[in-house]
Amino acid sequence: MCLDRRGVYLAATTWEAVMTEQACISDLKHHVDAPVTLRGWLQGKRSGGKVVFMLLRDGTGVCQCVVEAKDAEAFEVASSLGQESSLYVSGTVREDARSPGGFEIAAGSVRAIQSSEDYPISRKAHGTDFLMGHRHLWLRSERQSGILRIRHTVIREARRFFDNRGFTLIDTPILSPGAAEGAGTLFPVDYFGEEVYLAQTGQLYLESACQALGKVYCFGPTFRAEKSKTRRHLTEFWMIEPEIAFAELPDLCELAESFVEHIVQSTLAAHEGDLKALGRDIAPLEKIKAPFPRLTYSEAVELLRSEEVHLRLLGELEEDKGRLGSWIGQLQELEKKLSEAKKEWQRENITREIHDLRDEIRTLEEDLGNRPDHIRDAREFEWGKDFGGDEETILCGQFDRPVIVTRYPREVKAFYMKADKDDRRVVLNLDVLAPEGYGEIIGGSQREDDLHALIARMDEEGMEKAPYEWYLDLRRYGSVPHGGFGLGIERTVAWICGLKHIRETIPFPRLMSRIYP
RNA sequence: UCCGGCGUAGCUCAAUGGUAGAGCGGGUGGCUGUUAACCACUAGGUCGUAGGUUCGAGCCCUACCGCCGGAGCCA
Repeated sequence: MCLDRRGVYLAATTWEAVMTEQACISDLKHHVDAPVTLRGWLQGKRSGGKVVFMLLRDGTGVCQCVVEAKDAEAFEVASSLGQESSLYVSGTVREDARSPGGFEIAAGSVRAIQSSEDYPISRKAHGTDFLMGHRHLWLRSERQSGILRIRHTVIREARRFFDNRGFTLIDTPILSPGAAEGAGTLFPVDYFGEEVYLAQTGQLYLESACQALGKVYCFGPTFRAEKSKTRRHLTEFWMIEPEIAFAELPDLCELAESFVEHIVQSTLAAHEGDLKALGRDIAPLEKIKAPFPRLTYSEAVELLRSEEVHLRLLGELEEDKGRLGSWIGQLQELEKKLSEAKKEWQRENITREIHDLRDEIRTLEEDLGNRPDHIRDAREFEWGKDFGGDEETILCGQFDRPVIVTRYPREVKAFYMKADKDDRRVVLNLDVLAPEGYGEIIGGSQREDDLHALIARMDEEGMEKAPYEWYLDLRRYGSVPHGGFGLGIERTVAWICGLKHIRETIPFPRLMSRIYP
């Protein structure tokens, strides 16, 4: 065995490893005119009579490798390899704008590690069902690996934020004995004959740990058995939750806004290229700076009912009617393009565009039909109801940064949230709503720290107290004001990447109707 | 759970109730610089399943199954 410069293990059988220097594609600029060996996967291939162009992917980038017929053996191997074959390519690096990364390899030798046949994912369009069923291969696409790199940074920066502020990571259990909230949304597990559940939050355990360590957080998967089939829901998703002793609601709001600012700005700084490749307009992300606008629930209700919002919504309705008109114009243009297109595959693409545009037009028409009802609902919104998706979207639309909404009605929130002593109808909670329609990314609260108030609240909910005796102990032995919140990683990644579907933000999404692969 | 949309070749999609199609991908051949290369030839089908209407069903009707996304619920 031998090790290359970066200490990466190379199989001893790779003869190129000892002939020329190993390089990764992102590093080629340091090897111009020098011989190198690349290893990777054949992303695509084009061939002329006496030349083959291979696109090689190695996880750090994509590079074009050119093989000419005069290198008979290499040419034969290159000609025979199918998409996604694994291989070594050795040759000279040269600068060439026609290669994706700006450098290409004039390949003198091509050696297959494993020759791949009939790779299922072509470089053409596929439907989501097919791609989701081939998720294990779909990850190889530039788009999907770009999203996963961004996810990695979001997680690293979220953890770094707390690590730098003196928080201690606490791993909370995945298997939990009882239901914290509505048991209908929990996955039951057979635990040696006893029914237990997959955790949907680490919060109660964190409350315990924060009385030991002061500032703590957990990061792990959570499970929700909700029968939600929307682009915003997963049954298994990752949440990062801080919990802080002596923190009160204003402290939580400040922490939440600097937390979100840090994640967005550091991800932006590290991934401009990946975000551009995803087609993300980064201008709205650049504006994500603390402080965020803050509203109480009551103020949010007032805003929903206000003349200001009403006029804005009517204006947007008119704008969208105009948009519908321009889409119909686009549709006619596409139909004209279709009749003029010569190549069959161009016609196919235009047909697909027409298909999609018709879909969008149908959706917009339906939306426009419902809009007057939504506008009326906003105007007549009654204090005491929880906000639905429509209301959240309307509230976010008033601002260009995330909005912090606090002090919701007690009835729509969980038993452990502390009541506001100045207005017993509401609790000291906070939700952070992401802009651009991405909805709630953070939910949290100051916790009820008074034993008797907590018991009274549990009685009100008709909860059994025996399973929570340990939780009540936290209020018996040195109770202090404290609180925390949880941030959903996938919704945050979807927002930063500007994705339509949350399922692309996690390597192997678990959805109501998908558990394979 | 409710509402809506879709199920045709490996993939993406066409096809007035009247002979099952194209492009891509695969295979073969051609072409020195391609950018989803191109050109020619070729193989490839239980039209989601089960009933029904009809002289005749991919198309119409009923039920079921699967997928998609919206409501509810939530991060």
